[in-house]
Amino acid sequence: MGGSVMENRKTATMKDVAALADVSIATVSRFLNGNLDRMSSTTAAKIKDAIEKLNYVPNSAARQMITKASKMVAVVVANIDDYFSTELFKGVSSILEANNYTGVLFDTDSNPERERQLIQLVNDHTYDGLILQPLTESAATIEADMKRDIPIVVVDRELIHSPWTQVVTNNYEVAKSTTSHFMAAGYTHVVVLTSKISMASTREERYAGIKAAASHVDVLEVSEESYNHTQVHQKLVKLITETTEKTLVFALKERWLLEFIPSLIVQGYIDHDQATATAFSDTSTARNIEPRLQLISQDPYLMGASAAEVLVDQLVSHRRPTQDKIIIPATLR
Amino acid sequence: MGGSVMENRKTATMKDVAALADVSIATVSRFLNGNLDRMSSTTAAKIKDAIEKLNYVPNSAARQMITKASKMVAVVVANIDDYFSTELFKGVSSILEANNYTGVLFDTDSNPERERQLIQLVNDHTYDGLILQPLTESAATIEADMKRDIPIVVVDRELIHSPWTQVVTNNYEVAKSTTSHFMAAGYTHVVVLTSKISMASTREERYAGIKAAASHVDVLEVSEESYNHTQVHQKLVKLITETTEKTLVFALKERWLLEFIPSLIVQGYIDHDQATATAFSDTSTARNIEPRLQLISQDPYLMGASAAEVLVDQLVSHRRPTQDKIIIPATLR
DNA sequence: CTGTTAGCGCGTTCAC
DNA sequence: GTGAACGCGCTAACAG
Repeated sequence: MGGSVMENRKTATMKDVAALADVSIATVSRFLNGNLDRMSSTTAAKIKDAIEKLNYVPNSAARQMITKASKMVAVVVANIDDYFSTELFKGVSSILEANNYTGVLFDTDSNPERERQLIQLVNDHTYDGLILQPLTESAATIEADMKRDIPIVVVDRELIHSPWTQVVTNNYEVAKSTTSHFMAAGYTHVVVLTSKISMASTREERYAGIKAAASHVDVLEVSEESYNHTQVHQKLVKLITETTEKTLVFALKERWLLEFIPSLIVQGYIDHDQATATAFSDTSTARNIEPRLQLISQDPYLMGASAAEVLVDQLVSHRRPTQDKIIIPATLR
Repeated sequence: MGGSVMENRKTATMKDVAALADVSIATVSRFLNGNLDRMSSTTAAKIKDAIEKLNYVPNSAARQMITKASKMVAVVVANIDDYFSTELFKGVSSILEANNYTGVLFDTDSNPERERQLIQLVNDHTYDGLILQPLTESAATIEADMKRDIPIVVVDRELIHSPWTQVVTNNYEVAKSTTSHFMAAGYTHVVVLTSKISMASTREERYAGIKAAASHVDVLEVSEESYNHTQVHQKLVKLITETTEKTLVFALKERWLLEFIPSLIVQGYIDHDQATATAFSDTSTARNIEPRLQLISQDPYLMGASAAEVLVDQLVSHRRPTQDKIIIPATLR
């Protein structure tokens, strides 16, 4: 029983199928491509039989060479450990599936060098399109590596001079309005908790939004890879307690909220009176931990789905990229 | 400026490069494959020039058709939203990269039907190998769809009658020893917090391990997709308080710990005296939230790396799959 | 050191 | 309804 699969030494080709079914290779091809109407049902049955008997599986490389299409779309994200990236991919996939494409996920791991490699890889293989959550800020770098001319949609982070459609969050506006909201509640001192701001356009925008609304802003930058938890914790405590103003700790990314805020809550520093916290947050984890927190929710799934819709449209219509910017708003709730 | 990439109407082929460089197509092929030693540096330079001028990019489909290899390995995981799956992928990638392969990530989204589709997709395309975190329990189902004969390594969940190498955690043992550990501390009542146990072999093993050590076990099954947070919360409270025994809440998956334990801590139900909690936990998030928790840490990265090593070994040696079972132990700490 | 040639497996005109 | 034959872009002998 087990292992019957392995019986065929060489993988069968269309020729083998044709021979066994006693038809021509062209007929087999027609069968495979669903042109059943131009075929007697007898031959169709014979072919079907032969395919099963031989365990025949079409060679996609050969097909791609002819059709110049793979029905696969590369999705290159910044970090698959981020819920944002994975949820984005799920959104992408849902639309892609519905249109008979398959999403293939690649992870740049927040490494610009790796991003280059992956873009080259995508360039070198027959992917029909690319959805990219970029690390780079400049479209030029990407254009230099993507010599092949396939449709591209950029998500989440904005690119300078992008010739492609972009799908982004209203980072600046929502950061600003959120800050205003807390200002109105008396939180005049804002501590921004973030990875290196200059590393991503989203962070820059969020920071700019906060600064536009707040009067007193401190920044605490935490290294993505390595940080001293205790040290960051102490700095936060200091920033909260050394002023008489009411303090809002504003995490630019959910991860930092999850890492540092719970202990501050347990220890009573975040009491929702003298100090409170908010964050850009993609999952419901933070809310479950402390339901009283008001957080900014993005919609990565919708962003992915939107990006995929744009891409699919270009794929089927062969239209040139529109340089639209699609904004999926985030909301405080 | 922008768009210089788009200037070439049809993508150039090797023939074009050969013509422009005034050499034969074979020489270009040699150049591309790094056989520079068998070539005058003059011609090499000419070819290099031509390639750049023409923006030539080799057609991987054509190459795959000849070499029957893509240097790509498909990694099919159960759920990219789980840190376990993504970290596994990172471990896989690290080894793959080092051996000049690229990992390509696919997400079954915990959907068996989708798993089938993806396995067929992998089967239909030229992936050199497959690393699978399976949903299915039986190897036969997979064998039926994977007609092509490429090396496969199974990770995390065990398969019945697997003809492939498996890389797994010592779920039973560590669940048992952990339970014993807490029993010794007086926690004689164990509440198991889990998704449907029968859905995954890992969960079954963990549950069996707990039962083997505990005297009084209650099970609280939570639906992956939809659950009433308040209701689960209340059930937990009831289970903890309705007995005089000391209670250990044992989450079979980090997510459930994150979802329900923090509020129990805040409300004082989990006081590390009358009641405490533990979990299989892959990230450090839970530890940061409550450092006093003792949790079971798996090592998904190492599991991925191990799986990839086995796969690469089979890839380069063309050895048949060994039916080994590789165990990466988890530890309580 | 370099060119010629024969396929790889399949889709697609054409004919019949 | 069905088949023969060409070509997709490339690699791998084999010549020279």
